Amino acid sequence: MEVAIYNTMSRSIEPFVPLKNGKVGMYCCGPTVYNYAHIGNLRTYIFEDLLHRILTYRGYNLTHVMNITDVGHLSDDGDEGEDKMERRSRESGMSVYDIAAMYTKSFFADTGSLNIITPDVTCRATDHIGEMIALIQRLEERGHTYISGGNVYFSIDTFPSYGRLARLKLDQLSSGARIEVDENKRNPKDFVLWFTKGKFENQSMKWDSPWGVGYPGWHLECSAMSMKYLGESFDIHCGGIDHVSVHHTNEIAQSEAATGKEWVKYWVHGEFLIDETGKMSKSKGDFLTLSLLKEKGYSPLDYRYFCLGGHYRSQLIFSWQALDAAKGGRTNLMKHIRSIREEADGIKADISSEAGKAVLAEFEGHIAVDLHIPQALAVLWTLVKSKDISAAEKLSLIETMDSIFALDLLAEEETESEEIPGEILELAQKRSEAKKVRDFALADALRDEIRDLGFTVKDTKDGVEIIRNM
RNA sequence: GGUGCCGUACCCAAGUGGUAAGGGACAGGUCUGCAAAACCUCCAUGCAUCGGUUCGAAUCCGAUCGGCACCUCCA
Repeated sequence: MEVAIYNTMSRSIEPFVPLKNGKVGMYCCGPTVYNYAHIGNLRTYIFEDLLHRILTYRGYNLTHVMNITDVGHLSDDGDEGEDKMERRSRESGMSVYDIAAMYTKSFFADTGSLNIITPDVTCRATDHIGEMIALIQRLEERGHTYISGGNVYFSIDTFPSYGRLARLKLDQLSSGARIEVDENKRNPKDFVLWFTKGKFENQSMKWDSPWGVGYPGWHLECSAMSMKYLGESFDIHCGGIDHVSVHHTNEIAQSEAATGKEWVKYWVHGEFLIDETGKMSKSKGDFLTLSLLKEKGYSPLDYRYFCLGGHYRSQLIFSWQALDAAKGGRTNLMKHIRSIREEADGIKADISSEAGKAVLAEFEGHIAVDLHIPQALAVLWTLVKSKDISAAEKLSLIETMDSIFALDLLAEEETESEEIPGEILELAQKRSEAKKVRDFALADALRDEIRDLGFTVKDTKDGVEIIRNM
């Protein structure tokens, strides 16, 4: 089963054929490290991780590159906003470098706890200013730039296929759009490659350049760094769906104008996580972080499981009820697998039965075609419940599937055995004694008392279990 | 103003021409002093609405209603 993937450029599912036999270069737009990632951001990295794992599963030699944006990402209003990093610095009193270090660290803490594989190369924009300047010079030599009002602009009129990815109809864009006309631009869709002028003072990050001291435009870093690490043409470029019409459109323009050849073969975009009010946005103020989910008693893997239940090209509706369902589902799944492991005594067997091979083939078919993870997850459930496959063989299949799902399906018990106060243990002990002499009225009264103290006592087949109420 | 996506049970969600995956919740049963757990069963003649095409439609076409997103920063 060959891999197939939906390509935003063609708006269709295409067979995946790498540029170089057996090798794949993949670039994914990374975080702007001016704040914590919200769980909507993280959904995109989960989808990219699934793609990473599928390509590796199929035997490709993958080079996965992701940028860290720590300069040049403006906050609003086209090219007139303030740099997000600088604004955060001004608000917090920390240096931009400290801000970047802090949120970069928290980003990788989040992705790590979600079992997202760290890309082979992670690169910071501020470490590649030289490459960006070189790219602007190439564009300049080929006549794609102009200087106006102190800034260097890319002229989209010099790049005839501008907007092909987003299927923009350029002649219809300007009317009625919410774009304030920038007097410096020849075309309203032109964008800045290098700033030497801004509306604000005190920009702390700035570099010397042939056009004066300044800083790069945001789109530039992805072109410069992807080409540095993956070459002037590579296979896959990922990102959130919101990047199609501006960021990726501009990346294509500046990259292909500079090299004169096709830059990226497959464009793959992930849809948004939304809630009942619409998309999650940091600019709304409050936003959901993975830390908040943990505080509320969810495992990061509950969230991963939740994301696995929806297709990456569909909006996914978040609610606490939906997350509860995912948590319950994952908990039950782990229970099933635990009993399978006990039945098999932890020993795996080769996948040799007809039923086992059929399950594997079904699973591989689903993951290979445009990341049909929800169906693959359903196959896992039927496997877990199957009566036709031995427990030992199930373990092998589960291990194989988990190389994609990455839900720690075969991990030992999550050791969150928390300290139960002695007082509670005493009451539970009294209850057990009362039960022994069949004084159920007293036993129930004690159970109520324990409940009122915030704990639940259950009689399981392995004895009494006490858990703290959530 | 322009453009795209979507509307499937109480909730999340898969399914793009062959008769509605999966999970959670709910309900019933077995078991247990009860509760819990476990296991079993049940759970949309129906896919926003109305028309059309077809032997056959959640899937294709048209209209209507509703939601989301993009054309500004955005995963």
